[in-house]
Amino acid sequence: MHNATTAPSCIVNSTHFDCFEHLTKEEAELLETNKRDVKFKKGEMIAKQGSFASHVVFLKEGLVKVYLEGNQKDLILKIVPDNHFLSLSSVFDGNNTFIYSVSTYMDSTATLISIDIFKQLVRNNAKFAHQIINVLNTNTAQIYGRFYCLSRKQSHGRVADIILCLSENVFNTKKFKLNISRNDLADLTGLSSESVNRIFKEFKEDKLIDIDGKSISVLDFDKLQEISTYG
Amino acid sequence: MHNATTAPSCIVNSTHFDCFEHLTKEEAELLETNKRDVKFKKGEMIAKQGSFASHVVFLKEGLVKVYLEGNQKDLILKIVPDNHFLSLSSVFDGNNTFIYSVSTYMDSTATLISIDIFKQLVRNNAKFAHQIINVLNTNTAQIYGRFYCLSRKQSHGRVADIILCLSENVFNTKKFKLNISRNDLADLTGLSSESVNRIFKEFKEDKLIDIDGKSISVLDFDKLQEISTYG
DNA sequence: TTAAAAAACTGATCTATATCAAGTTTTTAT
DNA sequence: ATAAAAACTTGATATAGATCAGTTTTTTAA
Repeated sequence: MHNATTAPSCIVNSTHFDCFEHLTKEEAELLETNKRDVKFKKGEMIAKQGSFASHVVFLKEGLVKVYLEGNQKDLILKIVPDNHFLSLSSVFDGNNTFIYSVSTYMDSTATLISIDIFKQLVRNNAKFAHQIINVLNTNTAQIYGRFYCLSRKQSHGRVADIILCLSENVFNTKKFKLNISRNDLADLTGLSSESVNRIFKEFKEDKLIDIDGKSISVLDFDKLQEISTYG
Repeated sequence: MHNATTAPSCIVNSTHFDCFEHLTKEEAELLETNKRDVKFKKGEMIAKQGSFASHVVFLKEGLVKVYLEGNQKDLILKIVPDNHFLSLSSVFDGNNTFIYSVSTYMDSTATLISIDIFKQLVRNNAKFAHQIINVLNTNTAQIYGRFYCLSRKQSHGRVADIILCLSENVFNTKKFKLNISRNDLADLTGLSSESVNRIFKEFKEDKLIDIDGKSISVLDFDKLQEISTYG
C-alpha cells in the first residue's frame, strides 16, 4: 500500500514532470525570450525568504536546499536536484514573496523565468497548468512525509530515513560518497550533529552500514527500513 | 514583512478562493450533475489515508481535521472549516490514493465530485486550474508554517500559536468557547494533554488568558505573540 | 437524581536528546 | 611542509516534555 508515513520520508522529490512539452510553439518561444540562466557558487543564496519574487526559479544544474528561516533554528524542507522547480509555491503566494529560502550545496545554474510570463502560460494553457498542479502535489506529498518524520519519529528512525533516501533517491546505489558535512546531516534530520554521529556509530557497530572516510555503504537495507518505520 | 515563520503558524487555512465562478455554463452543469452531497456525523471519517480516491471532496458544512496516520502518533496537518477543499493533493497523486485521512469534529456535509470530471475541468479550463493552483499554494504556505511550529518551537510557543490561531482565524474574537477537548488540543499542538494543561494554567496565572469553564479569553495579545515568536 | 464514566488536573518520575567540554582527526591555507 | 582552522568524535551533564499514577471535576446516562 502506498503510504506516505510508512515509507521512509525523503528529502528529495524524485518524480519529474516534463511541464514544458505541453507548450505551443509560440508559448515556448515566449518562454525562451523571457528566461535567463544564472550561475550560483556553492553556498550562495538563490532565493531569500520574505523577499519579492519576480521570477520563477527552475534548477538547471546543481543541488540546493530549500528551507524556512525563523527565530529558532532553520528547517530544511527539502533538497532539490537538477531539473526541478524551486519556487512554484512562492510565485502564487498573494504577496509574490518567497515563502522559503534557497541556497546551494554546490555550484549550480538556475533558470529564472519572468513571473508574469509564467502566470500567463498557466492562465492560458490548461495542460501546462495541469502539469504544474502535478508538480505541486508530488511536492506536497513529499513534504508531508518529511513533516511526519521530523515531528513523530525519533532519532534512529530519522537517521535511517536519511540514509535510505540518500541511497535510494539521491545516489541510486548502496555505496555512496557523502559530500555533505555531519552538520548538514544534522540539519537534515533536525538533530544535533553529536546525536547524528552517535547513531552513525551505532549503525556501524550493528553492521547496518559501513563507513569508510566519506563513503557510506548500506549493508542491511531491511533492518534500516524497519528502524525507519518503527523508530 | 510577510514571513510564515514569525507569524503564528495556524492550523486553519482562512484564505478562500471562489474557484467555481470561473467555470462556463456547460462546465457548471457538468459539475452539477456529477456531484453529490453526503452527510457525516461527528467523529466519522470522510477519507482514509491510503484508500482509493474516486472523488474530490469539498467541505460544504462543518469542521474537520486532516491528518497523517503512521506507526507513531497521528499528525494533524490542519483543520478545515466549511467551504474549503479537503482532498486536492490526493487526487493528483499518481496512485489516486488519499495521502491523508480526514475526520469530522462535528456533524458535517461534504460534496463529492467525480475525480474524472474534476480533472477534465482542470485540463480544459486554465482559469479554473489557476484558481486550483492558488488554493494548493495557500495550503502549502500554511502547512509550512505549521511544520516549522511543530518541529522548531517548544511547548509554550506552540500553545500560544494555537490560542492565537483559534482567536484570530477560527472564531474571530478575543473570547471564544472551546468545544474541543484538551486531548484534541494536545493533538493539535503535538504535546501531551498534561503539558497543554500545565501551560494553560501558567498562561492563566500570568494573566495572558482567562479560562472560565470552556470559555477562553485572550487578555494579553502582544505577550502571546511574543511567546509564539520566540518560544 | 445519582451512579458511572470520561475528562481534567496535579505532582513525581523517567527518558530522549540537546548542550557542554574536552579531545582527535581532517582539511585548508600559507 | 607545517601551522591554523575546521570538522569530527566521545563522554558527562542538563533539560524539556513524556509518561505514570493518582485525585478531582465534569459529563453522561440510567
